[in-house]
Amino acid sequence: MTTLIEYLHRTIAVSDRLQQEIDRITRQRTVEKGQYLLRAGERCDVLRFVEQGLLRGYYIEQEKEITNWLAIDGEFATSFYSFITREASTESIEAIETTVLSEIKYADLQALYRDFPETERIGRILTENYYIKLEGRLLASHFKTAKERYEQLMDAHPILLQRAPLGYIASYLGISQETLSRIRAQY
Amino acid sequence: MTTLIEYLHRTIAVSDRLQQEIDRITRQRTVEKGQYLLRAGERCDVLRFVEQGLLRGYYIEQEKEITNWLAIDGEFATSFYSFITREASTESIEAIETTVLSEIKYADLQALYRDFPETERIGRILTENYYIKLEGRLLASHFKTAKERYEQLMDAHPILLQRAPLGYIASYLGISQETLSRIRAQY
DNA sequence: GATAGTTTTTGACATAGGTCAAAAACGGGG
DNA sequence: CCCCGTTTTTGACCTATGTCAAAAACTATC
Repeated sequence: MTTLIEYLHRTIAVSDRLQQEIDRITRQRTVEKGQYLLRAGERCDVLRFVEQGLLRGYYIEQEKEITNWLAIDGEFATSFYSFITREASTESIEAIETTVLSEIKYADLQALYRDFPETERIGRILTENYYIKLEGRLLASHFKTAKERYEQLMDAHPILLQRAPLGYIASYLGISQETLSRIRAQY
Repeated sequence: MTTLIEYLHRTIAVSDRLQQEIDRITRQRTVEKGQYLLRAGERCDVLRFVEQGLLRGYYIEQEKEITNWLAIDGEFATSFYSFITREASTESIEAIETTVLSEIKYADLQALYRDFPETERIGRILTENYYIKLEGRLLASHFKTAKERYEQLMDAHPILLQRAPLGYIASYLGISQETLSRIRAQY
């Protein structure tokens, strides 16, 4: 279990006043396994942070579900595209496990950026970190074999492999479920 | 030709004082075709903005050059990973054309963030935009065919196709040069 | 602990796109 | 306008991974 506020303290200096404001605009809640936090077509109006549990973001392409990301304890879980651009999301977000999360509304976050400019820094650093991760995924996708990508994930997030169904992981890695199953059989 | 300062004005409100400070820390320079701006192993200590020209970032994997990005007029061209993490870059940056660019040193940028908190916003928005672009590339890489990816690039950056050598574009799209050549032959 | 639903595995087969090698086309300096 | 180096194209062949389908292994519910 990692709370949002712990995460923030690790990223920037949080003054008492800021702390209070964050507490005020943050809402904690629990969603049951199988519940949806966002449906494709809706606009994503909250920044979500997974304190404990597991969510997945996916969208439908050619009648197939494509898992775009998996967010586990201590990670943000928002349809970034929709949240940033303010357009309708093509992604849906579903709870794979019963999940405890903290949420901040878009408008509240913008006001926070305005009233506490130091929080722009959080937004920036956070996005920078996510950018770097994504870059790694892209390079892997282009130039690593399915097996190498699986091994990379095994190193980085071994827990994920135990908690998320195989099909979602395969889709996340950009390989078919059958291929992933065969890779796994080699061990 | 798009100058950095034009770009910034489009992104945030730039006060006179800020404008002056940016002018002070920004250095414009020209690099000839074939020159290097960064070599793998060095740390990337400047934020670069291409005002006019074309740069590419690439790295070597299994004796092969992999083009990671191409930056044309009006785009930033920095080894983000190295610039953000302060580690040595695995990327090299080379000028494909004679290029005019503006540079800001890392330390100057950090001071700018500190003294003009509103510039954190630029950093954040800029990274957000780059994040979204990258996300699109990743999805395309996983679930689109080579041809579809090429067509996507043709729509988004037709100019690039005329200015960058085929091999770099192929590598950027994550396909072999031969395959790209064959795709192109179909038109 | 039998039933039904879901998830994973296995098998057979198809194909997009990779690799290697050679030929052709292009481009710029003399 | 010719030559040399580079870039692109073409051809032949190979392989990783996808697809479809069925069997097997789980999981949860009554």
